[in-house]
Order: sequence, then structure tokens, then C-alpha cells
Amino acid sequence: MPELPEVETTVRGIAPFLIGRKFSSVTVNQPSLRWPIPPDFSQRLENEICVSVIRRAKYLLIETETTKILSHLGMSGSFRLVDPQTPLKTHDHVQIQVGDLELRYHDPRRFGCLLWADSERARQLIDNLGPEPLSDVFCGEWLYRQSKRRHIAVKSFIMTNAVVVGVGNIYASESLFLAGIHPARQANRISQARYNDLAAQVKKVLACAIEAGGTTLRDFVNGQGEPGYFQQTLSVYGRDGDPCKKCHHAIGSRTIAGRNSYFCPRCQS
DNA sequence: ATCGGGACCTGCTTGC
DNA sequence: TGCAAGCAGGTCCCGA
Repeated sequence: MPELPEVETTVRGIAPFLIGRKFSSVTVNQPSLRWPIPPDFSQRLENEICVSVIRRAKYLLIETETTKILSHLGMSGSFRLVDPQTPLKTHDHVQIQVGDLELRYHDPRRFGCLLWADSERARQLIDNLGPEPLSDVFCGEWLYRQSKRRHIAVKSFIMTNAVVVGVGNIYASESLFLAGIHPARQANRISQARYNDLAAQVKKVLACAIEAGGTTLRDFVNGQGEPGYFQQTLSVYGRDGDPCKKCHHAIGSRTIAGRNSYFCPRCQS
């Protein structure tokens, strides 16, 4: 799934084509996502003018003059803009006509969601989110303070949304490698100096990925339907057994809190 | 309060 | 070649 850079790339890709335009017709082909698409979705959205498209954590917020949608792409979701004549693909669950284009939500695994942002469910999802990784609030001192009495592995810690949003499995492994911290190290056993470095690496790796247009793994397609290409620059993720780019020792992998984790056993401690 | 694991789905890869 | 098991980038929710 799309991690934060993919969501950011999607927002940047679709926003210019939506803002100031009318959603002239809305069709829900499959309402059964992680939570059902609200039954009044099409009716309430039709003929609305889009006023903003922004990202918060890995959520997209699409606002019109009278309402706002909260969407998450789950593990396999994507939005793309196509010519309305383009044949539907399997798992194109929602179609929104906007100007002479059509915005389609596509999601094979249906772990994503489309909700009204003011619904109780949506509030629950966004109310307890931690700081954005690229904001000034997120820094080594913040991480160090949050890590007190946290016994979980540092990798799980930085993937916790209340600590910092938008750090998924790929970028957790990548930033820990760049900071030289072993992913299984207990969160409360790391100095502030090391957290300073880690925060800096998280910012760097996410900013680079956004710059590159997002990582493309199997399911991501950006707003124009073109793949990103950041996967070529990954240092450890998915490189089990390959040589470390710093020391040439073999990259290792292990499961941490149920997630595959990649690291260099020599460079990370 | 904190933590790990199951659950939600489909599709691709792998191994028999 | 065919089939079934295993696994995938997220994250909520439950039970320990």
C-alpha cells in the first residue's frame, strides 16, 4: 500500500483537476470497503463544487462547498483520473465525473475507505493522530519524550500513529538503517542523540520519496495512472541477502510485531 | 496502560 | 501445468 509519499503524490496529482470543478455525477459500484461507503454518498456529493484536496497522515481529505470526504487507500487503493470512456477495470469501486475527466477509486483488497469526514467513525480515525513527520513538532526530542516507558521495538514505535503519522513498514526499515539503529531495539533504550538522527532520517527519506513521486510496489498508480519510481533507491527493504550498501555484509530480515523487517546486522545496533 | 495477534480482502508468487 | 498455501505496503480492535 501506499505509504505517505504515495498519498502525497496522489493529492498533488489529482488536486489541480478537482479544485473549482463540479462533481457532476457519482457512481458507487462496490460500497463494501473496510467500512461501508455511506448510502447517501452519491446523492450528497453530486453537483458539489470541490474546494480543496489535502493530505493528513495517510488520509486524503476532499472538501466541497458543503461537505468533506475522508479517504484512506488501505493496502491496495488508488485514485486515478481517466477519460470517462475508459473501460472499467475490476475493482474500480467509485466513479466521480469531474469536468471532462473521471476520478476513479480502485482497490482490489478493499482495505481502504471513503467516509464523511464529520461522521463518528471518521472522527475516531483522525482525532488521535500524532504529528506530521515533516513538521517541526516531530523531532528527536519529541521521539525521546514519547519513548519513555515504551518497551516495544523501536520499529513498531515509529510506526505508531500517536507517535508520528505516515511511517509505514518500508520507510520504518529505511530510516532505521540510515540512522544505524537496530529495528528490534527497545524504544526506551535509545538516547536522545540517536533519536535526533532518526527523526532527521525519517524526514529525509520521506522527503526524497515524495520528490521521486512515491514508491511503486504492486498496487500504486498515481493520479495520472503513471507509476512512481522510488523503489530503485531503497537501501534495505526487500533486499534480504543482498549486500549492504555501506559495508557489503548481507542484509538480514526478521519479523517484528508481525511485520517483515530488513536491516544490516553490522551497521545497525 | 501496554502489547501482540487476529481480522478485514484479493491477487501474486512459490512450492508441491 | 495445476492447485493450494503463504504472503503483501495498513491499522483497528480484542484479549492477555
